[in-house]
Amino acid sequence: MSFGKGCHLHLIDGSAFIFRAYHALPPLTRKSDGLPIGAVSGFCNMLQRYVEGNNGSDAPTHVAVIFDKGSHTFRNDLYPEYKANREAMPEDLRPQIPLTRRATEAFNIACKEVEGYEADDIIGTLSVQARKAGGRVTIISSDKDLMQLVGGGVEMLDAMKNRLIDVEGVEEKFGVGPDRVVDVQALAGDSVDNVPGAPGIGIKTAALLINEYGDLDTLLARAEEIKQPKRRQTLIDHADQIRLSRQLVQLDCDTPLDFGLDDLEVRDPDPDVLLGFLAEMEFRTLTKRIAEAMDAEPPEIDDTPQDAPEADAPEMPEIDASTYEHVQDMDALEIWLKRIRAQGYVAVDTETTSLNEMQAELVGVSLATQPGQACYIPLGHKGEGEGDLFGSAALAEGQMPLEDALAALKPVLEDASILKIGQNMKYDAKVLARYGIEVSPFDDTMLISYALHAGLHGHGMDALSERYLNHTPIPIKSLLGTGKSAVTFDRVPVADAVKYAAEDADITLRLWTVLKPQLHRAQVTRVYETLERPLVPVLAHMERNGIKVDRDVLSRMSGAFAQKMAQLEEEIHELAGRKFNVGSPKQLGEILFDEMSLEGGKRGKTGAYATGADVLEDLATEYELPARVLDWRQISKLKSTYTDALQDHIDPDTGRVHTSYQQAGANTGRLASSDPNLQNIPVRSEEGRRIREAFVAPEGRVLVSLDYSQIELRILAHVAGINALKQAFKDGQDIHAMTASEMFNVPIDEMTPEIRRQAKAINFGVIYGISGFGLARNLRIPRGEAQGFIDRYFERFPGIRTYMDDTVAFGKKHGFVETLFGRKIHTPEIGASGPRAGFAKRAAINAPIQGTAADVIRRAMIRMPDAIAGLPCKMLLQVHDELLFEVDEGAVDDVIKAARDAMESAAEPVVKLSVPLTVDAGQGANWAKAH
DNA sequence: CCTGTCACG
DNA sequence: GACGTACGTGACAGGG
Repeated sequence: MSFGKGCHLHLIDGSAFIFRAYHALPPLTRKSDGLPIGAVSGFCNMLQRYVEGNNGSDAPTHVAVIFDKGSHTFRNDLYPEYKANREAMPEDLRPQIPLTRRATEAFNIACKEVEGYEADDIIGTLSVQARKAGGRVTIISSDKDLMQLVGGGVEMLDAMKNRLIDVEGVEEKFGVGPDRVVDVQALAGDSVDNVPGAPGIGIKTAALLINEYGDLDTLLARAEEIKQPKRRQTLIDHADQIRLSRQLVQLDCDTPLDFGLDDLEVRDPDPDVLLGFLAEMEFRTLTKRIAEAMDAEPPEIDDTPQDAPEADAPEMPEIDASTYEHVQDMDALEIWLKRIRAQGYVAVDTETTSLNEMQAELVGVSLATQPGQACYIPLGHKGEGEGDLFGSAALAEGQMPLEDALAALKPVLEDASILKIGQNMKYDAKVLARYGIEVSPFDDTMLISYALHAGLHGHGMDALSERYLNHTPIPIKSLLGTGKSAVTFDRVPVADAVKYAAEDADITLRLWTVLKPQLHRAQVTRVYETLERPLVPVLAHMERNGIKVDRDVLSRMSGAFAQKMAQLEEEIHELAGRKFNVGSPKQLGEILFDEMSLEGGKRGKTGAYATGADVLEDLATEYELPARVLDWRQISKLKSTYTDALQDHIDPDTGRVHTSYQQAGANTGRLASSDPNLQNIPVRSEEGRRIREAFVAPEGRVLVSLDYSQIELRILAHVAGINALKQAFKDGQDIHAMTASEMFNVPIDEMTPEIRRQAKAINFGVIYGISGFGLARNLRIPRGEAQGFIDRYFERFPGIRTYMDDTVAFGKKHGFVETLFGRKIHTPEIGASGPRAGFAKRAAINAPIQGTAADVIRRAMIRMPDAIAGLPCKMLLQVHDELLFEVDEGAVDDVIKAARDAMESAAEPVVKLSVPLTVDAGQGANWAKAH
């Protein structure tokens, strides 16, 4: 049937369908291979419901689903920022887009797209054509941009609200008729699409003005007549911007189409094709329903999980350092940038003078676009020779000016449509940030590996290259040397640097091609996307912030400790009857167990006596010397590790200490802190806690500490489903006292500190995968007694035992355990024999609890920049369950409120915990007071 | 470089 | 019955 009078065309906005389907459904995956198919499932359901609804007298004669194609349209040429604030498409949605095209075709509905045009333009063009031919059109979309098409037989159906929008509906929404919608939009702008419009003017004002002056051109021509001075000035000042906005929102109803309306005639689907597709997607319910509706036999669905191949080992050329290019001028660099723009992704690596990002100077940048296709751009290599008096030497030959190279690289590194791939991108991003470049968006092969394989192996580049590429990278030591004679990278000859640096980028790119596709199959895309990648810029900021440390406080403490140690040493030597090195466990062991013949000397595997704190504590009840050694050790530790070492970590430029967080360091999802480690600053002993007085806020500011109260026990109560514990947390009870009361039948108000202490130890023991031996040692009670406690505990809270057994069984079956947020922690040794299995089992029991807590605080940290936006405060440190902020004095209450809220709600909406999370807050001039 | 020890959650 | 055992980290000193 040729399209004409009496015909009715339905135009479905495909992208709107896809996004609605994606957001409405949980992240479903195909059972056999883990392919994400949630959006496809929703899309098919929506199409099916649509088809089912088309049985009335008003059924369409023609129909098409219209999609966007290509991210670059004529609107981007007009205005590069058009839709520039759009968030990147979620990673697990991307592979589903082609499947929605196939779904449309399976339903035998025309599926149309045109390169370089938005779906809206095609919809506009077809609507105009259909109108001219005398037919009617229904646009199925809720996109307000399409409202300009309504009228003259064209109407919109908002499928979400099931509401028909005609001319009156448009007037209700925009205050003007469809023909003036673009004028109103041009004035009001659109924050979603980043259409600027006129600042300060919204839809209401815009409609008022258009209705008064007739249309936009008249309004702009007569802008001088507007009475309100501010509004008048806005329109005069922004006339060009408003005209540009109109071009952006105006649909192009002359899109070149290679098909006609007649091609869109409604066709019945072929049952074999449609059911075949649905079965391939493994949609059981939908396949059955549609088969019934079509009166056909539903096909068999085979969704037995396929063993995924070990790696997608794509064919790659051998790694060959002689093929790497040395880029030394702008012409050569431009060729690379063009290649990157055409491709849409690039692996990047930076070479610098230091591993410390705060001080590192950029020496060069390497790029890789394809396996084997990589280059190095040297920028700061020094020439031969020692240089002048100040140690600086002239730059080596074959380098382009640093500023020129960075100016050329910046647009690419910041381009929202080009993915930058790095290994440990936090490092490169921090270095580049110091040169004014904000790298975005990015992927990080280290974090991809971590999300995939935490617990299986390390995630450094060398380890990954060995494992996945069967290649040993050029060791950096071969260029820099070791020890005292080591040089910095700027002293490496350019020719050697090209091979090393370009290889790093090449390897990174190869790792990405191997590892990235595995995220979906392992079903950890959400972990990577929501817990790993967005944390990188947050940590980078915290590290750059640093915390102020008062050198004088530390220095005074060091002096006092030195005196005390000398005094103790003298006493110890006196007690021993001779001088020896108190700091040598070997010498101490000989003194104690050979010369003084004390009881309890046990030799370790090296043949030396054990002299750990537990051993010395036992001896200290009877003897003076071990007690003094314990005192000495405590002071010695505080001095060497903290009061001395911290001073060396004060950055000369900022006067602050900048730790470095390892995001892929701890198997459970916790962070690790190093250089210096600020996650183990003393707090348990009174003397140690005073070290925290050296961590201070500058004048006019205070430190604010917020920490989760008992987060791991709360998570245990949730995952093991222990109602008594849950209730106690809901009621805000003292959880250890309550445990003690339950276990030992002591009323809460008769609780003694000793009984409570024992219950507390058991509570913690459970989190660690309790054993009679471990608890006995911790509580210093006989093993049998400890075992009795544990038995009673399990009797009282049987859910704990079930949780432990189930978790170990899960680990044995799958080789990993999971947090509530889907993070996987691998447990390869759980099936081993001997003591190793014991270790692995306890680690498996602990990992989901510790890991879930780690995920929760990660989520809080990721949301924190938004939560505290606009408040005069900085997030400085994370200590597993604590976040430390530096805040302007006047804003403390606001910050505590905002940050506490973000932390307490951090699990939501993904996980709804059956226990509340609560956060304690403190503040003060230093960390000791704030904690 | 490895081991023992000890600081933190 | 013996084996060994609480979970997760990082830094420092001694000693080969």
